[in-house]
Amino acid sequence: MRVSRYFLATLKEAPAEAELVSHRLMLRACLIRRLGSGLYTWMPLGLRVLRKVEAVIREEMNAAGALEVFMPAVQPAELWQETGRWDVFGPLMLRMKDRHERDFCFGPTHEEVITDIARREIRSYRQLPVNFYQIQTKFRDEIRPRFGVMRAREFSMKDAYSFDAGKTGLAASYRRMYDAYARIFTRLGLRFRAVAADTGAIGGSASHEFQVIADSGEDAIAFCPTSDYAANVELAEAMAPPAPRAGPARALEKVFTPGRTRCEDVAALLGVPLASTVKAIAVVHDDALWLLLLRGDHALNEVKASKLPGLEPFRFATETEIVRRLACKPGYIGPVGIDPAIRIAADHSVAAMADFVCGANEEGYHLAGVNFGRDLPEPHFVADIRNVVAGDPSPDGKGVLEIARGIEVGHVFALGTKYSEAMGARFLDEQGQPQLLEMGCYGIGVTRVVAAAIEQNNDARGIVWPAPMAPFQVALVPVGYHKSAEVRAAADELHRKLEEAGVETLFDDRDERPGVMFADMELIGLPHRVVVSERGLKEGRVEYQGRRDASAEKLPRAEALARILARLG
RNA sequence: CGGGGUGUGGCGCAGCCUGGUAGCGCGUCUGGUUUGGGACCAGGAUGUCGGAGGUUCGAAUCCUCUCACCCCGACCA
Repeated sequence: MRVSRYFLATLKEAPAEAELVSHRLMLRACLIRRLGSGLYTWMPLGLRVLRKVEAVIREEMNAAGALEVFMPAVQPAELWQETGRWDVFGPLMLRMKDRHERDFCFGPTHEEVITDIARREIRSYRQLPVNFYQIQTKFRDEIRPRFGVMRAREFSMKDAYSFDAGKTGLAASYRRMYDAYARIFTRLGLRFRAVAADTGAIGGSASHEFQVIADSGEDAIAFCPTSDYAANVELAEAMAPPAPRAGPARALEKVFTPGRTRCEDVAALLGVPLASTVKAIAVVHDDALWLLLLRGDHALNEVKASKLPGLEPFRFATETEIVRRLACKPGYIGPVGIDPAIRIAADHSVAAMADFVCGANEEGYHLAGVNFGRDLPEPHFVADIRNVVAGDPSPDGKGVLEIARGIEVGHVFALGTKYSEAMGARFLDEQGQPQLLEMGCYGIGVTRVVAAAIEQNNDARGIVWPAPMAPFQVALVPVGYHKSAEVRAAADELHRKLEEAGVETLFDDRDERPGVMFADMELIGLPHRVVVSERGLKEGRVEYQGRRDASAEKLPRAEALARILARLG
């Protein structure tokens, strides 16, 4: 492909809207252009990358025995009402009406549609197992779209749905997809980790996320370097302290802590470790106020807290509610001497503390030397309600946890019969008896994979594509193409040979200075660059340089093609 | 939705406080000089200053409303 006939509209400066490296580079390299919040056009160069990712996904899905289908993006409300998700999805779902005033949505996912297919088409166990997948545009009206295509509202997703005759079959289908995902992300050249995950709104029993490791990732993942334990921090279990609580050693004391509303400030003022302070988080369920107690150096895990008996769903109390129930402003609230009707749930780590510091329920004061059983009753609930932190023991008992950031590019769920039951999707087993289909669902954020790959593979000059994703494999850059007949002839010939050999080549035939061409080819991240110049031709050579290489290598002109092909592998 | 911020040629920005009829860099077009790391010179084109209303002799600038976008928190591939 000649650049003169392509569309390269690279930018020296990234639009101010973009903050994340991948977003900036995608805009600068003209991979995408924004239409509206969370809506992006894939430009020619970007689309080539997207198609590369899709191709790898298709190959591996097909190899795993999945069958490609293509479902409508627009779906009737009736299906969603059957599973109850018409209400569950809330404003995340883009709804619309047709000319007959019938309700539809732009599909945020396709469990309902595929389950409808399954209940109509699957009659017998002889048709099982079966796995249908598609690569489709989804729309989710995200609360806050951001980071370009990383969290867009409209995005491309590969979604697959497996149907099995029983739990054993489901486990096998799940495993097959898990393995296929590992192969897909490995082939794409990504550094990733599969982690145990919460099942969230999709529902089901088992679930793993595939996280691309990147500091800019929105997810925190906990993993144990000395074992294979890995889980989303949302799910990772914080082990209860092994040692029993010590007895009280200090007297209860009220201390003056003006303006110190954060545990860090209180600990600093009193000269005590942050881990000896306790914070109380006021939450509300059905108008009932709860206090959740956490160590000062720990953070609340809302997923875990919502599993406390009788607390789901909960929301954070407003300042007004806090003042009304505790007669004190936030920042100084605590569990001592409060209305016994207020439920108290303590994290395991708090329940094991003695002589701790907490709010006094009086503005400007905290209490020190606080002890359960003496100064306040034992908490109503003791549970794991905090996020694990680096250094916590691994739940598998084989080491200590570390925390890393990740970008979720894939998610596999063992759904079980949640949808087949809601929608009556049954098959006849060997005895001719109707049984519910066992389902699994498996997603890959195709557009997000592109952004994640850039996030992980870039340098000061631009994108550094893993070869399987690169829009072109070779950048052919002639120096002096428009004034040297020799350069022109040699470059044209090499271009022709590369294309004949099936190598995707971007041939920079523009009348630009070399610096401009080098900069553009590096920005768009092509893995291999070949330079043809008068200088080189005099020595009978052309130059080769890999995108990650520090310097160029001279290849004898006669061997150039073969040597380049060897580089491509 | 709550909190913070920004809207001025394609991109990045200045001008706004203290009203006087729009400017800089990059890009782009034309001509010339250059040609191994985002060249130089000369000339040109591109703006209803996000929109609506108001104040004023006069509004990018002041006031009101509104829209869009970005960043920080709850959602998820």
